[in-house]
This record gives sequence, C-alpha cells and structure tokens, in this order.
Amino acid sequence: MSYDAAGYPPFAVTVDLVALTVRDEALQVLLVTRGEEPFAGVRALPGGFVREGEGLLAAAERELAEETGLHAGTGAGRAHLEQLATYGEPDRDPRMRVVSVAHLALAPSLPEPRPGGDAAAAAWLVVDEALAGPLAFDHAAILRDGVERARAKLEYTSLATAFCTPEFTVSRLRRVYEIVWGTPLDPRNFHRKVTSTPGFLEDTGRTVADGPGRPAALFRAGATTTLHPPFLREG
Amino acid sequence: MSYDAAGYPPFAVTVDLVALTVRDEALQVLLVTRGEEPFAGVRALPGGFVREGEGLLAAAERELAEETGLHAGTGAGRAHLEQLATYGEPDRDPRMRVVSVAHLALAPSLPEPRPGGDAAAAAWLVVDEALAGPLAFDHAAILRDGVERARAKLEYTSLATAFCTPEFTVSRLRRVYEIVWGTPLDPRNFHRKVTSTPGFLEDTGRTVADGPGRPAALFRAGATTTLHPPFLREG
DNA sequence: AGGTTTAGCGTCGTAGTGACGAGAACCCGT
DNA sequence: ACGGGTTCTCGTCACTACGACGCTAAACCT
Repeated sequence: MSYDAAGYPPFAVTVDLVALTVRDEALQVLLVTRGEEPFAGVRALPGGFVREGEGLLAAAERELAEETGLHAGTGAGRAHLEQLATYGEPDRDPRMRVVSVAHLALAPSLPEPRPGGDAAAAAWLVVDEALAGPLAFDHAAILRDGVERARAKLEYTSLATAFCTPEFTVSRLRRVYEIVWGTPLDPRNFHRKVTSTPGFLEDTGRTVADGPGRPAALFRAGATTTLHPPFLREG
Repeated sequence: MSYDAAGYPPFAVTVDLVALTVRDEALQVLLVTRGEEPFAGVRALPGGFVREGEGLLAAAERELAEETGLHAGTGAGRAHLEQLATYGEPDRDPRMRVVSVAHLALAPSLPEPRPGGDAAAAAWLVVDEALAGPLAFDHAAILRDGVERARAKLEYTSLATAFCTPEFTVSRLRRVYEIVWGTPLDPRNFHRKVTSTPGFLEDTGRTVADGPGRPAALFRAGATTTLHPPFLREG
C-alpha cells in the first residue's frame, strides 16, 4: 500500500467516449487505433485524461470536439452527450490504476471524422463489426453497455431525434429506430405512433421529395423528452 | 498545473452510497453525521476512499457492509447494489480533487444501523426530511438522482422486491410502490397486474394473517427482472 | 352475532397497438 | 402521355392492457 500523505491512493481518471451515429443504414461507433503500448495497433474508444480543474462532462465535451468537431447540446451540428457509467476494475489498465468515466454521445450522420487531437486515425465502424474484432482494455464491454443504453432510451425518450439532422421525415426517424433496434417496424403504425405522441414531433409545414414515392412532411424535434406512453420493442 | 511524472493529474476516488429502505411507511435513506471539516456536524451519504487493488463495486460492497452489515446479492439479508453515477466537478470538495462513484443500494426494512466503521453515527432518515435539511458536498443532488433512479426502475423492473423480505404479500409489495412513488394505487388493479405478469411473483402456497382482514398469500420474487409490459406511473 | 377490514375475483368501458387495406402523390420507363 | 412502382398518409378492425368499481371470501374486533 502506498497511500500518499493525504491518506488516499492516487488514481488516474479518464473519460472514454461511446460516440454512435447512423450511417449507411447501420449503427456505427467512432473508434481510434492506438499508437502505443499497451494494445498498440488495436482499436479503442476515443478518450483521455481529465485535466485539473476540468469537470467530467466538460472533459467528455472536449474529447468529442477534438475527435469529431461536434459540440454538445441540441440543435444543428450538436450532439447529445450524457454520462454512461464508470469502469474501475484494478487490472483494467496494466500500466496503472485508471478509473474511466464513459460517456455516450449520439450524433447525426457526419462526414469522415477529423483525425486531429492526440489520437491516431479515427474512423466510424459498424458496431457489430467493432464488437467482432478485438478492442483495447474493457472497451468491448463499455461499447456493449453504451449500445444497450441507447436502445433502451429510444423506448421511453425522444432520443432518436439526436441521430437525425435538425429537420427530418418520419421515415428517416423510423429508419433510426429500425437500425438501432435491429428490427423492422410497420411504417403505418410507426407514423401513427410518433405523430400522435404530443410534443414528440413539430411540423415545419414543408415537405421533401427524396427518391420515388410521395413527398414526406418535414418535422423538427419537439419539446417532449420523455414518451408517454413509451414505445416498446418486441410486443 | 502540477501533472506528475506519468503525465496525468492525480485524483482521489471515493464511493458514496445512496442506501434506501422502506421503514415506518416511508422511504428512508442511510445518512452519517460528519465528524470533521469540511461540513463537520452536517449529514452526508456514507462513503469512503476506494482502496488500491479494489474495484468500484467491491468498494461499495465494503462500505455497505461496514455501515449496515448488509451484503450485496439477492436472497435473505441481501441488498440490491448497482452503480448510480459519478460526480466529479472540480470544486465539489474544497480540500482536493475528488471523483465520487455513487452507488444505489436497496434493502428491506432493517433494525438500526451499526454505527461502526470510520463514520460517525449512522441513521435512517426519511428522504423528504433529509432533502429539506442541509447535506454535505453535492450529496443532495446525488440523493435526488438515486431516488429518481429507484422510482424509474420500479416501472420496468422487478426491483421493488429488493425492498421486501424474501417472502412477502401482494399488499406489502403495493405499499412499497405507493411509498416510493408517493401515489396511492388501486389494490385490486395492482393485484391483477403483479399476479398476471409472468415470472414476477412465485407463489409459496402459504398464507399469512397480519392484522384484520383475510389472510394474504405469500410470494417470493420470481426469476423475471424486467417487466413486460412495464408498470407505469401517472396514466 | 354482527360490523369492519383486507384479499382476491370479475365486469365494463376506454386507450393503445399490431395487422392490414386503400387512397395520395411522387418517380420512372416506354 | 400514361401506366406501373414506390413511398407517404389516413383508416379499419381485433385484441390487449388498464382504470374504475362491484362483489364475495376470510380473517379480526366488540
């Protein structure tokens, strides 16, 4: 035991980011490739040390901006950001005792990420493929927890709109649900559900024609954050 | 900035406990009275430093056992324990940079807590009264988050049984819901709901007579952890 | 014995939802 | 121009879940 003078063991505290988006009809996660040991060359969640005088959410916002250029909040070019869980098993990092506060970020489809920051090449990967391959540290478990959190929150919150651009159609929102949940949904029942939930969608009055078929009405995210009644999976 | 040789600022990491129980027809929380500055004499959530080589959940289990004698897990004399959230604003502790991983513990009604451990006198307090008075650090926010987590999880999990003894009646379970949610529930509809949800309750075949009225059937918690469909508040 | 209290079952009306039909409004190929 | 394909949107029907509430069963109390 090497407690310091203050009577407590020192820890390193990091934030890791589970940044999810819906791209190319698939749920994708932002991963970096590690440049140094341990796990050199292995993919990992983006993250970094929390700085002195910096809050946990602020550190996650900084990491998100460094890796993607996105800022937290709601609105155009903004991503949803929330704390996910904290991982601190003693042996999760072979170098030292690290406690990692994982955060979940949800964003609309983006162009390629900027490979800036201290991280190596960052790229969006399909979640299933990312979980099939090796991930550094306990990041596979963190990613699974993040995906499950996102899936669960689609049920009882309006969080799916965080995967959409500021204005979107009902079918685009339905594709988000289908892709994140991995199950097909009836377009007519889905339309009835989301349009009849008060405060979920806000009509812009305009329509867009995208490919064949009747043009769809354009909506914005409404003020409601929690869905009553919820929108449950697997009847 | 005083980064150490390894290139990261050192943090103290603690676990704090939001231990809830239903006692005397009220939702109560375990609080200690601080013996030293800062906040000497002020009530606080029980907690302490995470030790070297000790996991976060293990540290929470240790704190829970020290303060209440309860052990985590399911079954007789066991409490439900899960991670709640992590609080790490730079100024939350005036002495040093502390990141606190809060945990939520739910337990059946217990005798008075053991005042052992390094903490001062520990006692169960009604949650509303605890929130009315001053609490140390950001513990009021942590307590609010813990109570809200418990209320939300009663909706879609069988967690209410964690507030009950291993064998209990339907009306006892209903009282748990009513007390935690703070709303009265129709006994007949509640009875229909919980007995018709497969896997929620397991009949022991026995009954107990408690006060006036027809004896009630005794149940155990079933294998189901998630409720389908959920049991929603405020229709 | 009769009143009170709680447990447990049943009934009725309504909201929510899955399955599905059908018209509306666009695209495209001929 | 016109018909076929595609998607959006509204509607119908049956079934389930649930809130409100009546009623009987089985204990306790005086």
